[in-house]
Amino acid sequence: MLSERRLQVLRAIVQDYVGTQEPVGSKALTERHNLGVSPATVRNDMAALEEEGYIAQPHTSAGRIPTDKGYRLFVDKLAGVKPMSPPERRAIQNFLEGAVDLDDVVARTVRLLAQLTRQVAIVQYPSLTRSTVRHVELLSLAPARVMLVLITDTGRVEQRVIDCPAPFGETSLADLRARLNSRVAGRRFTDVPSLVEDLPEAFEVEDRGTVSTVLSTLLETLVEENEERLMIGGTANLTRFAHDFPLTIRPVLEALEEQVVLLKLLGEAKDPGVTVRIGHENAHEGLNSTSVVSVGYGSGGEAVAKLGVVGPTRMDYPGTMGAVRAVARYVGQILAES
Amino acid sequence: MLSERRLQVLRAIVQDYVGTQEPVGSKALTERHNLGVSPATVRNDMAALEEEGYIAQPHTSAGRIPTDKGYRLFVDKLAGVKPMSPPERRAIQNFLEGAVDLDDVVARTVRLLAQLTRQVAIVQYPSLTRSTVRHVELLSLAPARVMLVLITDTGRVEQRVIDCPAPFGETSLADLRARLNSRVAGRRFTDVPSLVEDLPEAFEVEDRGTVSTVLSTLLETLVEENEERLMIGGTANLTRFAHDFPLTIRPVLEALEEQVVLLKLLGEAKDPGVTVRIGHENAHEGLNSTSVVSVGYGSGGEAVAKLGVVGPTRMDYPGTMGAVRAVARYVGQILAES
DNA sequence: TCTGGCACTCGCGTGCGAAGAGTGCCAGAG
DNA sequence: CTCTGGCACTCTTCGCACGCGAGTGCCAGA
Repeated sequence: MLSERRLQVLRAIVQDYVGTQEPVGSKALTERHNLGVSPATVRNDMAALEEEGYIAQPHTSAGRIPTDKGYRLFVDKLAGVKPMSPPERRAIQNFLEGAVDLDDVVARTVRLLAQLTRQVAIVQYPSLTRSTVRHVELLSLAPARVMLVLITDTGRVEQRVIDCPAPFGETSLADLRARLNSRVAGRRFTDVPSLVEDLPEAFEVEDRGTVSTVLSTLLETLVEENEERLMIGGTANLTRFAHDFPLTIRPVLEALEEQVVLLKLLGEAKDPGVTVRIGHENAHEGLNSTSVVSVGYGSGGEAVAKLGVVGPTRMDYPGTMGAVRAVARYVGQILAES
Repeated sequence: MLSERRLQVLRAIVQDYVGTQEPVGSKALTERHNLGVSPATVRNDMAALEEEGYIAQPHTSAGRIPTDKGYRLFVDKLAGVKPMSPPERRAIQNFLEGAVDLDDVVARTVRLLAQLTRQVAIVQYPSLTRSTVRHVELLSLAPARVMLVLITDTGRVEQRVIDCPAPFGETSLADLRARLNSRVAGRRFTDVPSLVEDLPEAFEVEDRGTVSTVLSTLLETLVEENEERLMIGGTANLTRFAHDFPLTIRPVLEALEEQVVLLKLLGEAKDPGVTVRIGHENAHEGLNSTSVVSVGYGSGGEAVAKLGVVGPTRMDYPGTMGAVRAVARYVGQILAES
């Protein structure tokens, strides 16, 4: 077990390193923090911390930098979440309030998060499966061609063009639309399959094929993994860590282009509060030198999707966590209003 | 006026520089291209080309690199558009064909373009103002709250939530929906304002306020500059030019985050064919060392939006132009089908 | 257990010299 | 007038040695 002072030393190392981006030595530590002990003592503590794997030196004769394990301890035990200041809160609210539709909300949120944290922001669209149906619209494009439009309570809109096996009249279409809506409107998407399974039976034989096709398209839309969407922004912030660069930024940009990777990344965070995954805790290789701070957000009590930021492991964890949490809270409010 | 051979020298310089990314000298030139003259002659030609501002040397004792003006001449006079090979064409078609909706088409197009050109791809969503209305849907969310959903022939869907000045009944809503659609369905968006201006008069006095609100929201949606959307991808490709990096990539990433900048960028290209803007020809400062290759695409004869790529001025122009043109063509086809 | 002192290790910046690439110019040939 | 070969010159790049400074580890003493 580490003594109280050693934990303080670790905390000081993390704070200094995050601030300066440079390995921190024993002397500098005692000068910048009032630890009340001499550099020599700190050196001993550092040796112990290194022994335990919390810090490391890039090369002999340099200062120490925290390891992933060190950051983990810092986040779990040594630091809290830094709340946003009132002016910041107001700024967040103002920034999000002008949004005209869901795309706009998401886009603004991404920009906001990227600006606040000065890192790469990721915002997932509200998940269909965790939303409820507001309306299902069917439009006839051609005699045997129908467009299905799905609208959720969170403002998300999905559409599909369907080729029908047989021509489908306007009246049948109106009938299907009405029946569909009366069954599913206001219900949770996860309940939709069981709510519509017997629907074809209500139709004439010649229309049943088409009705089934429409319904199966509707259900396909809800298949997890297909239905998830997200938006990212603030990639320019990656260039702020320009030293080691090309080698470090490349895989990150590549990972960010893979929606699947990102969705998995966000999906892994099960914690109801702010989740932090540090360095190698991220499954994806390209993100081994980054940390991901994420949290769920939702219009009501329940999370309908996640948002977060990706940054270097040497980030300001308390501040980032605070910003992420605050933004999630306000986005939830905005969604609830619309 | 430049002699034929000097133009060939310029072409050779551009080709070699694009290939190797390194300043090209007179000796290497005569070896790699059969110019039929000696290095000394080429040196004289180079001096002339430099005099005219087509090439430059980074420092006294290095080879020459093309200037923006040199690339411009190359693109205009010395190189054509390199057509895609049949296998490439098939690959493009296959890649785009699986798309389920417009977002998917755009997303796939971005990925495709980024992969083909190994550069940053930008795809604009079909412009509303240049599309026709497929359907307008109105949904009642609350007694005095309506959702407006707009669907275009290109598959684009926009939605807005409207707070009405007065409660609006289901029947009035249905009435408005029917009248709206009968007037605007199939018509061009630019004609919508004049088609609906007298619509409030058909309603009871108490509903007129709401109808006007709905209509003005509809018209707002069409305001150019608000209605444009785009998607970008392939930013990881920026890291391929890793030498000069941090300084060069930073402003580009920043510019790419500014939708406004990008829209202006694409908007400036008036040419009906493939447009190339080289280096300083781009108004935005951050893009001064990049070139933008763009082209309009559309479901019919007319362009509904643009797509293109952003890359270093030292890019393979013929190949990039070929890829951009080919992709635009196929995207147009796909849109026409759906 | 903490502290001050001291020797040691390394990374980093600097200066210098050799190597190499490429140019510009010039005189001569076609 | 144009092209060519030769030659001197310039400038960048690279390798290497050197010294400085930061930081460590260890030890003896309080």
